[in-house]
Amino acid sequence: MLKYSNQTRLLVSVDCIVIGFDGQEYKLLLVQKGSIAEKEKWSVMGGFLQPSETLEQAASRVVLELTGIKDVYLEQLCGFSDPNRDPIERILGMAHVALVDIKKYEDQLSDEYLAKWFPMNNLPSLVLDHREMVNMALNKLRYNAALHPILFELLPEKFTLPQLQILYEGLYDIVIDKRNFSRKVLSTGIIKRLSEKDKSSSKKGAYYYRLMKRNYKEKFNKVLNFIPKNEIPKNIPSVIG
Amino acid sequence: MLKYSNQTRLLVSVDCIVIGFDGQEYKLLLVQKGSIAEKEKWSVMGGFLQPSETLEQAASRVVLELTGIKDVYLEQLCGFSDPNRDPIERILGMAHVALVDIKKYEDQLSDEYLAKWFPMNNLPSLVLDHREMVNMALNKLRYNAALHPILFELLPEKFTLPQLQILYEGLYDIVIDKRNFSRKVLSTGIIKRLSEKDKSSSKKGAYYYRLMKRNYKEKFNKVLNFIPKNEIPKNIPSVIG
DNA sequence: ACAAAAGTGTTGTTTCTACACCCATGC
DNA sequence: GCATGGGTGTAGAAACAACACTTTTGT
Repeated sequence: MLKYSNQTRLLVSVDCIVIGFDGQEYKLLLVQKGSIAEKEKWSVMGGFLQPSETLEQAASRVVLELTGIKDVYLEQLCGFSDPNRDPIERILGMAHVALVDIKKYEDQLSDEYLAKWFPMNNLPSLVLDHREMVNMALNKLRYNAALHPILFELLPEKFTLPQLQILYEGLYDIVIDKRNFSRKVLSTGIIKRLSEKDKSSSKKGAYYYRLMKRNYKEKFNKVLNFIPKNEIPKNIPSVIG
Repeated sequence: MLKYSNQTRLLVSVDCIVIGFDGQEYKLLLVQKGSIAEKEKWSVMGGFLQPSETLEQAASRVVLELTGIKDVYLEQLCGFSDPNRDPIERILGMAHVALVDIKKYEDQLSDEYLAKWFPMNNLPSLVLDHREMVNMALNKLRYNAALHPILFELLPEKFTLPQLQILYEGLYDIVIDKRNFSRKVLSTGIIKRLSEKDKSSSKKGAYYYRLMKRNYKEKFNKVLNFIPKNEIPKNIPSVIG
């Protein structure tokens, strides 16, 4: 087969920043690769792009292999291309962000896989430029979540409004008025109240809601506004998606 | 030097979708590579990622080499990774979007370089998946421009409000009320009126404005709103930046 | 004098924010 | 019966969309 001559080929890795939420705080899924140079450090989940797969397929595969998690929400973040980012050999790092419902997989993970959830604001040292990837992933998540109902990807099928609000408040480290918040969220029609209540965190109990898939998809690309405007300037980071 | 063994290395190309605006319509800068298989087709400007450069450096280099254009606004778009997207050999295509002031370079281009501007809605056949790249670039531009004052990158230093409005109307194929439009734009404080007028398109003449760099940068990451809300749902494409 | 494009103000509607009380229950 | 968290409504402010006439000047 004819080839392009005199050009350098390089390794491409697919690195997945897997983000979860346990009801209280954001968590990050990390693995200990046991690389030679950085034995005690952790890294986001990654693997090399294989000859027959696309980036999307590779990202799904990496998440599946290391965690058993399937059908996860994934988006491409950015290519990390410093020629010296890996000391062994040049690797183009294609970072991806995955959002998962942490509850689904918490037990499974600790049993069968080598990955571990860390609280987002207490991360261990990360290898290479993985810390930078994580920061960028968070910034992009903050950006996207201010405009689109993307955080639902982090919640279980049934969730309560207080849970949803904690999710938003945690991401931006802000306090949101619950009356305004619930009015905004409900007015979009993307969630529906169930008759069942969650009594685990109050005596009165909070109604469970579930996503209305149809409305959710329809509204997904519209620009919503769950975050009070005055909070955004302080917190929306310098990301043009 | 130690290497990662048993892994496939591949070519990485940097493809730049260079977008301009001539005052009337959007244009795309294309080159005729004369590839063997697709002789008569055009392609967006691309080159292979070299061993010592980052993606950003490569993109700048590609634009500079093929057009002489320097200091252009560039952002990473997306990786195109279908293993068979190039018939000769697998290439990971890293697409970038560049926004340029077309006037600055129009003459220079046709004289010294092999690139040519095409009207965006009358493009020739493009090689490989370049048409898909262009579509994605436009969608992303529509998305970003609805939220950030990014289209100023396409204008010369001095521009008029009618010019700016045509820019927005053209991107979304909508009509905007000029009174509301100018009020919104001016209220951001990112542009300043000059005393000089542009008489080229009316007898009365339209005031020139220029960007206030400081305010522009400050507002760049805030979510603005130059596009009437009712127009957005029809036109904002399915892009989560 | 008239055609062609530029510039400008007001009003009603909608959307946002700020804010405080009652409800249901487990203990 | 009381402490805890959950739920709800209203009023003032701000932002938005809709809308029409006057200005300038080249011909």
